[in-house]
Amino acid sequence: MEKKIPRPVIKRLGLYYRCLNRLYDEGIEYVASKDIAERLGIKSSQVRKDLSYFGEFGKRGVGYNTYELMERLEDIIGVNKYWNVIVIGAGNIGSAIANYEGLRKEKFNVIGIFDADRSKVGRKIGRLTVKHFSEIDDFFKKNIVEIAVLAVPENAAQMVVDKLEELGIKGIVNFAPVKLRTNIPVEDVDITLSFKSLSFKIERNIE
Amino acid sequence: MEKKIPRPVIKRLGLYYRCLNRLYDEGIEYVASKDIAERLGIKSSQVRKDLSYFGEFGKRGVGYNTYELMERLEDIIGVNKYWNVIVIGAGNIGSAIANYEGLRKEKFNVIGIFDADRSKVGRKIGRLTVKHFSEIDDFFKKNIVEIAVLAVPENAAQMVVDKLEELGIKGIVNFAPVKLRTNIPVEDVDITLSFKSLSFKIERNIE
DNA sequence: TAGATTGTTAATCGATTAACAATC
DNA sequence: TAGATTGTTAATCGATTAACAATC
Repeated sequence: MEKKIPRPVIKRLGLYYRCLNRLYDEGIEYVASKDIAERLGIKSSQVRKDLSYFGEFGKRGVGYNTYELMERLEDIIGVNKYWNVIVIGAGNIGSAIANYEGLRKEKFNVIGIFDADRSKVGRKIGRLTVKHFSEIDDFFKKNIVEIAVLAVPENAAQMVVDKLEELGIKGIVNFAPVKLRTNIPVEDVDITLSFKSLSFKIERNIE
Repeated sequence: MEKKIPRPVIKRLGLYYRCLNRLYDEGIEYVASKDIAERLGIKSSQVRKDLSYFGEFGKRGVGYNTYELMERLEDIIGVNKYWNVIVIGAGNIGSAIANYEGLRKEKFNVIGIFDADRSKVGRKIGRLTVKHFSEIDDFFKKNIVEIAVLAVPENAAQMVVDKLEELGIKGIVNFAPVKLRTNIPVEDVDITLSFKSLSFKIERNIE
């Protein structure tokens, strides 16, 4: 195993990738760490340090070849492949995610959406039809599913995770406000927490 | 100005608050930092340290009074008040946020939703009707608006922010994948970034 | 070559954790 | 009192940044 990548670096890789995409679209052939940093509001030495965890991609005196670095980042992050995603929970958040073009653009394909509420089953969400959660075993037999989005009520979350783990899911994006007990990678997204952080900042006059 | 509160502490305050709510619902009168920490998957000394930035809320040998600490956290975070929120952008994400009960429960009231696309104007989103963005000046005259949710396309984001700042907004929750140039507090939420972090973890077998 | 920018080291800064005296 | 748990200090750990030799 190579040396450990710090968490914040992982978070920034996606930012770099997006930035490189932009630069490429703008027709910029070579870019310096200073320019990337400026666009992202960070330090150039941080950009260079972060990239150095994965190799030497730049030319001294010149900078980074936009296209090349973009491709390297694709390999590193794993966005050079398509990911099959299912959404569990066809409420507000689940539906929005299933419909979200931004995800598709980044090669995360939502191929199924499930709910435990029979009254939601059969409903159309974009090109998808809501299936009952009990159909999930069957779905896994017929499809390759790598990532699951958890958009179910808090009290159902752990049970769903146990099931997904058993079915061999590779990772979970969790919108339920609970700490999940599982061994597979989880990314927690908590929207109300963002609002609370914001209200805290407003009250304290931060930034 | 009192001593600076580290960012990670701010993030955790919301977690503590939610945890205290649960404990209170469960009828637990006193709770030790150890118990809170366990539920959140962190260290008890971190809980105590974090709280110590704001005062001394516990009794040695006993722990924290659940209800009392909950109330203190309410004051600190600022969730003891109601916040008026508007949503800019009535696409997938904007609509989901406007409809989201989780926010209302936490006293963030969405009181308006706007879009620049005339074909969306008039559409019903929950109890709200989509207004055209040009009506926003008028809206600010008639309502107290504290927080704006930015759910517009990337290229429109900065222009909207400039307008909101001019109108005196106090904070922004930003779903657009851009670094906003502004002096008011911003919380960035980037859903595709969470997916990218996850795919990175999956590829690298992390966690 | 002269100028620019990398990759990396070392210094700094900041956050977490262990440990423990204070005290309920 | 004996046991438990706080609040806080000091040690550790980890991340950011400045600085600079290497080199395009």
